[in-house]
Amino acid sequence: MKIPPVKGTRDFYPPQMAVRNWIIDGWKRVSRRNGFEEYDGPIFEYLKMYQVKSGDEIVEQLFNMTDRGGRDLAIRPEITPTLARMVNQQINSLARPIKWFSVPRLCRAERPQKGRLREFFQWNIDIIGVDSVLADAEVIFATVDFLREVGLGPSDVKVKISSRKLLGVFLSGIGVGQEKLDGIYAVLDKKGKLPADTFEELLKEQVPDKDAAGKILDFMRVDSIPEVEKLIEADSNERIAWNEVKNVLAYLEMMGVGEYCVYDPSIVRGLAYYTGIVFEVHDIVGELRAICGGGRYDNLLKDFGGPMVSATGMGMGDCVLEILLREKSLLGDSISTREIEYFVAFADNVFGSHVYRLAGELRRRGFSASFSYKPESGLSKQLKEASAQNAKKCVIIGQEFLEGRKLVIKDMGTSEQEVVGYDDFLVSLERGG
RNA sequence: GUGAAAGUAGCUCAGCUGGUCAGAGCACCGGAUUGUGGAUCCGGGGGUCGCGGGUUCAAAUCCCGUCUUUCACCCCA
Repeated sequence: MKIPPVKGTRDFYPPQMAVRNWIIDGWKRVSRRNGFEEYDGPIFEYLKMYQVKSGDEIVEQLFNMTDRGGRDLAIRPEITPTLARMVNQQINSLARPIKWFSVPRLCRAERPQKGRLREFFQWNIDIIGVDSVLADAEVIFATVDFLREVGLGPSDVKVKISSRKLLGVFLSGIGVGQEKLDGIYAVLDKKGKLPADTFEELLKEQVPDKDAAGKILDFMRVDSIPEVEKLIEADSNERIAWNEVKNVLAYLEMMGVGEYCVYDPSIVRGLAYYTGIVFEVHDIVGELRAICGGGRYDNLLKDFGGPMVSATGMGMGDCVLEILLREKSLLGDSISTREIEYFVAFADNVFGSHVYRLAGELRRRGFSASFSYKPESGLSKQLKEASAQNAKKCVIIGQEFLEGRKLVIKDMGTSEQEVVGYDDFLVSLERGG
């Protein structure tokens, strides 16, 4: 019986695994150099954990199960609730700021489509316990730090920054009731994703008042900083929220990634829990869904039964990122799946025992080494195997060994070879080369 | 969850108005090559044509169902 892979999952054969590791290694390296510590949690949690923040529709997109004790569990679709739970549990003993990162494997029972599978990896970074927008800037910087490192420049991707707080006080200011905010956020979030007239109709459903709807459209349209400046009154709540946006942009400019970043009022983010700065990274062409998104969520720890501690963070999935990297030819096919430093070959199989002995010596010293499993192979075949295994050098044991205990070291890149004494070779290894 | 398109060898695909239609290239394995790899040439293995049912004398080919993939919608943590 042939059993196919499950819908929306991926098999990682060595070449794909190399790509996955390349991406994840980059995420981890950048996290660490930005001062984040790694954490992880269980891959399943109580189902309830994911019902706190969101409604039952979310639960439909969860893989859930009941264990033999009758507990309702779910495979994690995101790691932020786990983070909140873990931080809450030790909130009094954790040194602030808490800067944590994780690369969890997540599952969502959605219908797969471009850039979206049912099992994926997501880089998460969060800073907890810092009210200042410096933390938001740090999160965005680390995000850009990674994108820059993998070769995505300001002409490839844009960080679009906005503020849920600014939008909130603006909407309140024009008379929108608090209870309508979430509905409006959901519509505004679609601004860039829908044709202009469709969007305006949706907006009218939420905001029947033509005057107010017009003001909202104006607000969403103005993305030039001097223009926004003119619209915002001094000493208002709007001014406070707007200054946060300006400060984030200023910090990012100082940190040297200003080129990547713009204010974009159309960034809203779908979910209700954002409370301040929000941002998304998009490809310039705009063909793909968001590469990543994040923002400030000051109420989350409290919502999960903890104290009121501010937090800001970012999540980046591997699927869209990989598509973009491929489109930009930044992945290459050259990510190697195997690193062999020395392939040990014999010119005549009477030297076989020396081959195995030397390979063992090499490995004991921490070098990667391999050899042919076919004692009847000629040297030609063995060199072919060495090439296939991507070996950097070949050590050939032949007549020279019999005559003067010497080895032939062949560089597989340049084809140059030299004859060295067996013991000298081992000594040179100790020196690291 | 809704809609559309597609599924033939490990991969990319040809064949598809039913009747040598089970094929090509690449990949893989072996040989040419008993002390020198990547190239070239030659040879080989590998597919119940996604699966199930139907129509027919005859189905990879037509019809239905199903699964999977892709794309769009819903949703986006």
